[in-house]
Parts: sequence; structure tokens; C-alpha cells
Amino acid sequence: MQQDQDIAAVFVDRWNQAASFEQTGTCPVRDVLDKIGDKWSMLIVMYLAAGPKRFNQLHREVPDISQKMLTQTLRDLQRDGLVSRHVFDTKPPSVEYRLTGLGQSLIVPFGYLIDWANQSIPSIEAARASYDKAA
Amino acid sequence: MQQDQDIAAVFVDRWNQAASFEQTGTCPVRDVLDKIGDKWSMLIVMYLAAGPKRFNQLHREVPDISQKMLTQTLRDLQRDGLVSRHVFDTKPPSVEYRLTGLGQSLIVPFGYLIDWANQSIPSIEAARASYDKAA
DNA sequence: CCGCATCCCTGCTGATACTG
DNA sequence: CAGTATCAGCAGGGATGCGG
Repeated sequence: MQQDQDIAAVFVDRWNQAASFEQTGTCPVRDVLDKIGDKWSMLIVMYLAAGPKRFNQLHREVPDISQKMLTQTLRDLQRDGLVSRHVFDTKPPSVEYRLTGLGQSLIVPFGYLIDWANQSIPSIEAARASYDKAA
Repeated sequence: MQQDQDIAAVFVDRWNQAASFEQTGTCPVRDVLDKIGDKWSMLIVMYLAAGPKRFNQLHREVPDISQKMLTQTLRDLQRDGLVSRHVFDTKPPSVEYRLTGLGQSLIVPFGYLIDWANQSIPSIEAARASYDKAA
């Protein structure tokens, strides 16, 4: 309980913190959360967690992703320093993507979230069913 | 490393799992991730983590949220069983919102994510600056 | 093989105004 | 106080076609 309040305080403080917020117009925590909620970012990170992969390999493995979104998402992840890009000068050329140390470090806290999700899904679906029935 | 691969496997399996996915068209893990990335959901959860609050109290405390989004987000959280709603039959009427046990349990894994974010923000911003400079 | 550019459409969001 | 209803703007993301 007390710890929960501490976490909340840290979070809310950071959120309200005007530092780069007032200037850039975006909150740094919001930034990270957006990535988490992004349709493809975390899925790609999880696929890359198993090891380096090439562009078309990802394109085949990640279900239903378009070429455009794969490119775009990989660029964003690279820009944030979560993924590194390696071009091999063969022909035809091949490009390999892999998680950086920072990218790998994200897997740990993200994993806790996935665990929570998997454990809580039954409760959530039950709550939804109950809520919808009342209407 | 090995553990990372396990987490990835669990996640990807769950993602691809056709159970309610093929029928409802939505993946249960995706559901949870969407809430995390939602503009207001987690912010409200964090504010409620400090204790129960009334509608207008939240409206005042949560920065820049519109009445509409506050109502809508609280409804969604309630439907998912993360937040409970209590109406007091006074006049003027007052409505109190509080985290359920499920809602409180989310704070723990979510807290790890916030911690990671706060620790990693310097690295991320450095990576971005470096990436942008190259262009 | 890898990536960029364009078009287009859907849905989320905010602003505004109105009820019990 | 605690909502509901309606309207308009914008960004995310898919489809398609082209280039190195």
C-alpha cells in the first residue's frame, strides 16, 4: 500500500515535471508508454529477443504486419536506441536487426507486465461479461 | 538470456493463440497493452492508487483531461474490473471511484515499467539526439 | 532484398453545449 | 455534482506502386 503510493508519487511527479515537458510538449514517461501501447513495437522487440533477425525474416514471422509499418517501427526503435541495425554488403544486400543492451533491459519489466496480463485475463473477461450483462 | 527467450516465447505464443483471438478479432494481451498505452487510463490508475477519489476531484487533479475522456476512461476501467464505482445518494449526488484488488495488483508490474522508463530516459534521449544528428 | 512515397479511410480525441 | 450528446480535426495505419 505504502509502496503503491510511492510508485504513484514518482510517476505523477515525473508526469507533471515540467523539465522537457514544457519545452518539447511531450512527457518522457508518456513517450515510453506510447511505445508499449504501440501496435507493433513491443511485438517486434519480443521477436528480436530470441536473437538477431533480418528484415524479411521479421516480415514473415510477425503476423499481419505491413512492410511499411515494419520499416517505420524498426526506425523508431533504432532511434530510441532499443534496436541496432547492421547492413551486410552482399548481393542482394541483407540487413540485420538486433536488440541493444537497452532493448534487452526492457524485456525484464515488460515481462512482468505480460505475466500480469496472462494471469489477469480471466478476471478481466469475467468483469467485462458481468458489466455487459448488467446493460 | 535464456529467460528472455522464455518470456518472448510465452508472449508470442499467447499472441498467436487463436482461442478468443480468431473469434473476437482481438488478442487478450493486445487488450492489456492498449490500456497501458492509452492516454489516460494508467494516469488515472496512478492517481487512484493514492486512495479513493470523487469524480470532480479527479477532474481537478488530472492535468488537462476533459470531462468526456474522464468519464469514458473510468467506464472502461470499471468494465475491466480495475476500478469500482460507488454512488452516494446525497444531494448534490457524489460518486466515488477506487481501485479494485485487480487494479491494485496492476500497480506492481506497472511500477517496474515506470522505474525502467525513468532510468532509461537519459539513454533514450541520448540515442535520439545521436540518431537525429546523423541526419 | 530492402525501403520510400502516396493515397485514403477509420477511429480517437477535444470542444462545446445540454440534462437530472 | 456527475454525467450525456453532437460535431469537427487530426494521426495511425493499411494498400499499392516505385526505386537502389
